[in-house]
Amino acid sequence: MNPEGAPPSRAAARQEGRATINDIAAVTGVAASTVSRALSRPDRVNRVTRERIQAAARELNYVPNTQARALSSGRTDTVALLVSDATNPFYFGLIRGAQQQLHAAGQALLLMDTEDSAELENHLLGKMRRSVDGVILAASRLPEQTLAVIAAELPVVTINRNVPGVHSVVIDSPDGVMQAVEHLVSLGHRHVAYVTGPPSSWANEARWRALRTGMARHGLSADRIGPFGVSRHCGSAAADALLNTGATACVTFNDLLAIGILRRLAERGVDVPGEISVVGCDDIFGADFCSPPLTTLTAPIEQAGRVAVSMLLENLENPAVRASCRRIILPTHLTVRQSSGQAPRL
Amino acid sequence: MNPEGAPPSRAAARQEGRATINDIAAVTGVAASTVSRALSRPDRVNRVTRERIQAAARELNYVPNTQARALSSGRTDTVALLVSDATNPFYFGLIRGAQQQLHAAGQALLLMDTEDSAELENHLLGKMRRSVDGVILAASRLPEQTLAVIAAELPVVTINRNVPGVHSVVIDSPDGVMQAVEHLVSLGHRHVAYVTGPPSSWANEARWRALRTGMARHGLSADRIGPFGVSRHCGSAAADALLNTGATACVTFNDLLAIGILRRLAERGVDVPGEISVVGCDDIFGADFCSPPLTTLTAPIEQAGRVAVSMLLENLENPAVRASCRRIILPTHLTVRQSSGQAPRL
DNA sequence: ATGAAAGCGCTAACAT
DNA sequence: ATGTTAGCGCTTTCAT
Repeated sequence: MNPEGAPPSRAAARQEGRATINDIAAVTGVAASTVSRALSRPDRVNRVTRERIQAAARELNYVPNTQARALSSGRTDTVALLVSDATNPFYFGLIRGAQQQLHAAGQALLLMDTEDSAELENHLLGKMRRSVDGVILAASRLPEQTLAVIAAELPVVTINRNVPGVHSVVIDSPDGVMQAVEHLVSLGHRHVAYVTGPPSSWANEARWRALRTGMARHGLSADRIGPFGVSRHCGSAAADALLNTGATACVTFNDLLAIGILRRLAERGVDVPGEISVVGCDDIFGADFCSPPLTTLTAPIEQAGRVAVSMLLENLENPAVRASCRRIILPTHLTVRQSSGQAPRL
Repeated sequence: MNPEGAPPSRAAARQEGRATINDIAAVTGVAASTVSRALSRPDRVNRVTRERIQAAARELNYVPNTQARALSSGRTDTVALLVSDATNPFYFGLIRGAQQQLHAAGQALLLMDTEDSAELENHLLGKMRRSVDGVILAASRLPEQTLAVIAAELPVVTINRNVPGVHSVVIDSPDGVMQAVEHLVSLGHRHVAYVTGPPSSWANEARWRALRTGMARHGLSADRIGPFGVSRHCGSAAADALLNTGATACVTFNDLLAIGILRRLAERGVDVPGEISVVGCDDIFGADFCSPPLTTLTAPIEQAGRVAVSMLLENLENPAVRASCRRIILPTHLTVRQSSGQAPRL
């Protein structure tokens, strides 16, 4: 194997099966640069050379080293997705949608959890700005200005958040909230409360404004309770506060909260929807089989993930696109199940 | 800024704010290697030099380039987690646990979805074997031999699967199934069916064997129906098949199936647990609020994620550990809710 | 169409 | 304790 008695090459010494373009070059008798071309831009190389190279690559079980490629080309073929809490079922569909689209484009997904902290979010963003081609920010807690700075040096797409100059895909839940208002008003509800989520959430504010506006159109005002955390057990406090307002219906920041409220209400013997109607937001996993099944705003969340990825990839390929600032708005619709009904008679 | 009229350095030309160790070296008047040391092994450098360097790094807003570091050191500080379906709620806790532990160790998480396909799994593994330090395989569909080959060239920890020579953390659901058997038998059930999941799942077989063995101890035999897919809507077919067996109780491969069965049973007017008892497996999000709330085997899945990461990191740091083959078994327990009850009288 | 050569930013011997 | 010198594996001008 080594007739000259020369020391084995570094590469071979490190690991068997770790062929590099140099190995391929040696085997096929061409220059490494030709191998590189044959593999990444096959059309720039003579057909027979190319085929010889490709055959050798297969033979040697060659796998390109992404680090090396990234180092010299600047592209990493990796996109980061930042979520505020990886265990929130809301993100499941998002992750799936993003992952699918990314995989189809030959890119990898780097998933990061910001734990709902602006500091951690900022820190992570700083650390990885060199190791990814772009970032998708779901539920960013960062101030607009910071976001703008980041977007200036790295392609960014935000989800459910609009920032001047930053591409975004937002789910039109305000419109959905309007639908919910019409639904509730038509059922005779006059007193509706909004169950507030995290104050730092952009969507939270948007939903509240929509509810207030919608109610105002009917000459009615809306109550607001909270803020509450967005986990299920925060629903207990929310339910108690809700009963205190005397509202006959509520719209919640998200389904997690709504499901928690449903449970607490059941514990306290309050009939839903007989005494009070509950409308959630997002239509997460579980919204259709909780008890009673939840009336909620169905968000096309998986689609949002796919669309966000598409936008990002477009940016990467086309600098002109990057200079512009696209916004995509995805529609929601109200899905009526059994947690909403006729307002109780006084 | 550039009094000599010299062309700007390549680095500066590329991007502002993209300082390298060379920039720091220039500013502080030391060699680049010293900068490297000061930053990665502070103790190997004189205190005042180190402090000057660190100050300069902060000043220049320096962020190490992970690609370059990986290329020369061989470490990537990234761990991959492969799941068979990122939208399966079973993985949520796993992802969270892994992410937490990884973050604490300064490592990144690369999440990949194998879409339940052995081919895709193998392909992904091949593609990224250079870009990660190690891999956690949740629900691998790969044959033992392939797994062994992969484990030989890359640190691997499997979850819920035992392969000779490969580190693993498995959740002791067979023991949990035994508990379920005792529970059901003590409620008077004599005819129990197992609702089979994916044949390629190692855990699926283990659970079935446990059920059969457990029943045999009471001189009873067990039925087996399926295999069924693991999504909720596959529960419909499973429920129909179940009714056909005449069993008074079933244990399902996972909660998703169980929840689907519950729904179908309700549609067909079959009372749970009056006419039939249903026991799930995993205790996923939703198992406690479906209707009726599901009796199930509670798996410490988030802990499994953390433990898997710890094992992997140990391997990376300590080659001796890597040569050994550790197995960690995590206990489960039966959580009795309202989907199981007394067997119906004949 | 192909080759030669110069890095990308960092780490790791080896010297001093 | 610090500097020098080679690369890691790949892409990319620039020649030929």
